[in-house]
Amino acid sequence: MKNTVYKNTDKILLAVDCIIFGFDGKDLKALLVKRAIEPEIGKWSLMGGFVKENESVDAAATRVLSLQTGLSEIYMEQLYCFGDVERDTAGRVVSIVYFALIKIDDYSKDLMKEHHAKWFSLDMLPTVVFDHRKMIDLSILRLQEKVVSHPIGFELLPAKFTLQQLQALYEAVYNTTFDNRNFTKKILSLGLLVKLNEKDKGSSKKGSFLYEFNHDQYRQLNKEGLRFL
Amino acid sequence: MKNTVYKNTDKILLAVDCIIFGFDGKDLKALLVKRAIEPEIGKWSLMGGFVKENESVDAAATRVLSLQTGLSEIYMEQLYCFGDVERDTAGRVVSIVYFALIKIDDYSKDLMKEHHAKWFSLDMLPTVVFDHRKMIDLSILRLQEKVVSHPIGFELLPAKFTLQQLQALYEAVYNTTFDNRNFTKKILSLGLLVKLNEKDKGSSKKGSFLYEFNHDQYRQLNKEGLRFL
DNA sequence: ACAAAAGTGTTCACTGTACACCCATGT
DNA sequence: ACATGGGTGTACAGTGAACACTTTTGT
Repeated sequence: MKNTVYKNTDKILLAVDCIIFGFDGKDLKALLVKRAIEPEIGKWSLMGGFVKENESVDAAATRVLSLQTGLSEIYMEQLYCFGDVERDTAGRVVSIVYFALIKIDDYSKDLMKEHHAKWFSLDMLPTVVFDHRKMIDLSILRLQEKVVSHPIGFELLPAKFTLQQLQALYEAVYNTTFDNRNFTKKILSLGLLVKLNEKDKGSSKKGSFLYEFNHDQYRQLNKEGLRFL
Repeated sequence: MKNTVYKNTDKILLAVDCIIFGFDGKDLKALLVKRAIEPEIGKWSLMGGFVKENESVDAAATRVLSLQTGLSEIYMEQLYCFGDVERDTAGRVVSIVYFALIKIDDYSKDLMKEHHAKWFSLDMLPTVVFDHRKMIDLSILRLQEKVVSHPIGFELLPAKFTLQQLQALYEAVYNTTFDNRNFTKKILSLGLLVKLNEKDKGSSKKGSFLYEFNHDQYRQLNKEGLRFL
């Protein structure tokens, strides 16, 4: 263990909490778990864990996410540090909140049972422990800002998707509706989508064309930002 | 001291570092101090301090800021948590970075000497300790994003200011130039400015009118966001 | 009278938005 | 044949961007 020269300073418990968003084709959802430790055991909660002495905060978030979801390579971003003295009723714990986006089908039913996890629509969230509600509210705001300026919405969709699915996602994020002609025009003009020679026949007799991303353009727009809306 | 039920978990030193921006009428500047403790004592650094067990992280940032500047009621915002294991060469310290905006004339020369502080133009920053350079770079980005969507630029100007000063500030933030007719038109259309019956004769024979904010409109736009640029 | 900065309008291109009908297919 | 969702084009208004001359006043 590395020694420190800083004396007479307080050490504090540091946690990470992760909010995971998914999209089921209709609603935006957040993945919550039943808290496994006291206090407030059994109540709905974001998934979290403590940061270890020899572990970066980012690594702690990655660890918690992969432990709970079984997934690596998750899109993840630091959201905010919640540092009120009384935020955790059982002790002084400062929490760094991360938000993550996953394709909802990637999350296995087995893990769901194992961790007592459940997807909740954002407008039907249960009561959650501590200040987790504030964390969720902030992350929804951040998701909206982010979607305007970066094509991260795609992190939530399967590799092949229809324009209808994409539009439904944007409508769910903004909780509004868009004119489908304008939406199509706008999104295609970004040069981000590649039209495939395949149709998804799941939702209509005619079937609708599937698209995938132009990954180069995706990275480009993610780096330099875009303006949708 | 509140007891904790969390056992076998590592406690970590938590610091806050503050980056303070100011504007001298021409350049955007950051306030740096000579680090007062080992290691790296005497090197340029953001001003910082440790979070105490019974103090919220926000309160720690406020404490550091008022201690160093003598000012209360500073515009301040949490920026990011830097949590790499090796970021501080002398021990494991996780740092929460805040950025603050002050009117450069509010910062007294006396405190400047007392803390060995100095304003640096953003394009002439000295080498700073640890990962403080990353903190500064990130905060500049955040400042730019913020200025587009909120009228925070005004935090940096004196109570009465000319359109020329305001434009110079925006030009400094974006490191570009604007057409003065378009700038004036846009900024006046926001209903944010109140034209005074006073002129500032400091910079020309003709003198230019002073403005102040419409504080109600200011609060309104700060809450709901705006789009400049 | 002249130098130096302040102040002010118009035109044009583009982008966002509103709006409705035909197409393809399975039953 | 018909019902269902998929796919497409045009017209208008509002906004952003380019552009130059007149005004004021101290010296």
